[in-house]
Amino acid sequence: MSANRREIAKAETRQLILKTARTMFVEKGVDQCTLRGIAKVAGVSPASIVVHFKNKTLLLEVALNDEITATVLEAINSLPEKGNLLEKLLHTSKYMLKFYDKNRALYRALLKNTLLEPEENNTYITEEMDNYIRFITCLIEEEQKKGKLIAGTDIAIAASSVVGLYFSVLIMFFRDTRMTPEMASAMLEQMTSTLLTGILKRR
Amino acid sequence: MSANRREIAKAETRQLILKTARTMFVEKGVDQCTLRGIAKVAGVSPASIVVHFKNKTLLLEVALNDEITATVLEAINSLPEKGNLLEKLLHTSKYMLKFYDKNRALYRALLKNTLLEPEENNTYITEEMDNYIRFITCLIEEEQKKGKLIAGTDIAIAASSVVGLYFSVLIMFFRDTRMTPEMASAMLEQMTSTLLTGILKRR
DNA sequence: TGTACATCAGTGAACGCGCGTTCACTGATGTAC
DNA sequence: TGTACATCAGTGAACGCGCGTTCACTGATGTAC
Repeated sequence: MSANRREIAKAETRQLILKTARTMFVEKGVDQCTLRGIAKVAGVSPASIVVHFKNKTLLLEVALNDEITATVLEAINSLPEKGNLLEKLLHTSKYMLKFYDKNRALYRALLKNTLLEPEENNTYITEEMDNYIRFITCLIEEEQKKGKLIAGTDIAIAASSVVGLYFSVLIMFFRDTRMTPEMASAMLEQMTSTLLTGILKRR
Repeated sequence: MSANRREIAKAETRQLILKTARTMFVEKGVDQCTLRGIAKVAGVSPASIVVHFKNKTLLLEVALNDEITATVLEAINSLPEKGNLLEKLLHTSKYMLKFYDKNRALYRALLKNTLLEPEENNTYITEEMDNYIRFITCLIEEEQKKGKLIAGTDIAIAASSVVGLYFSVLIMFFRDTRMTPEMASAMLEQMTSTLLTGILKRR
């Protein structure tokens, strides 16, 4: 009803801005893009971008978030049914490292601008981290049901640790240009493996 | 010889700027400080700050680095002789968390500005991380000499993992205002403990 | 030892740029009666 | 159904601010002869 012409047009403008921003961020790099430049290419007033997204960082976050979420889903859906816990835990991380490698500067900029943003502007990252922790928790729980874990293992802590290691490797990966996604994956695998040895029961 | 009057005066100016910057960053917060404002208070030309430190981020880094390094040393020197590996590993981390808690906004800003800085402007953080990893490596090696580690343990990987967990908790700590240093320490302790169980030999 | 010159830390003012904000506005869409 | 009014997405221009850069300069310190 009331969500007609006006709101449709509004949503279209929003999508137009997002699409343009995405393209420009990818092609020119975040620093080389200005709100006014994006507005010009999108054929929109600079003030309109501010109305829709408040500022450049939020525009960046919204513009990239969709693809990242989609890629995470892709990764999760391609999880191999068989394979041990370590392989499963690493599957998504490796997938994402390869994905980020396509445009490291871009995703490093995104992380730089959002990771330590003051106050509760953290919605997207927080959500993604929480989702990831939940996913890892499920994987570990399955293993527990098979009776493979040491008694008394705190699954929440274990999951946080796995994700923590992933994040620290991700940051190393972005900080060191010479580090390939393969190197990062290999390192993460060793670290996660070390962590696991403390979770799995021995016979 | 040639390092006389001129160079002494230069060093004095540098220290004057640093001292002023430190005070102002601590009192007003990084965002509320401008290079021109700092210059004015220090009784120095804004251009002079740029000559000495290139830009605001580098000034911030240099201004805070001394105290951080000193605090890390303090932490290391107060390491208890006795105590198990876990306690030793956590000692410095807990010490630093308490230290950062004195002015969370300030150190969050420092980390935000330096952690994912593009290219090799990373000198300070890189150095500190490397030092920390070396220190942790030593602690683990001692344990190995006592024959307490599982055979074949990769000490470098273990040390990186310990530091990685610390970093991920540090980031959580800075991201979530409600998280006290005690909560962060407790969480880190559980995570590190989980990691260790995979390192220590069982009887 | 003295003079003439070179070096260089620091000055201060100006510039260009991008961000975020404001404000009066336009014109299409929606609503009340 | 039609008219008169309200709403509101988007406009475009202007503003203030801080950053980093530039440039001609000053004046003290150092150096060569």
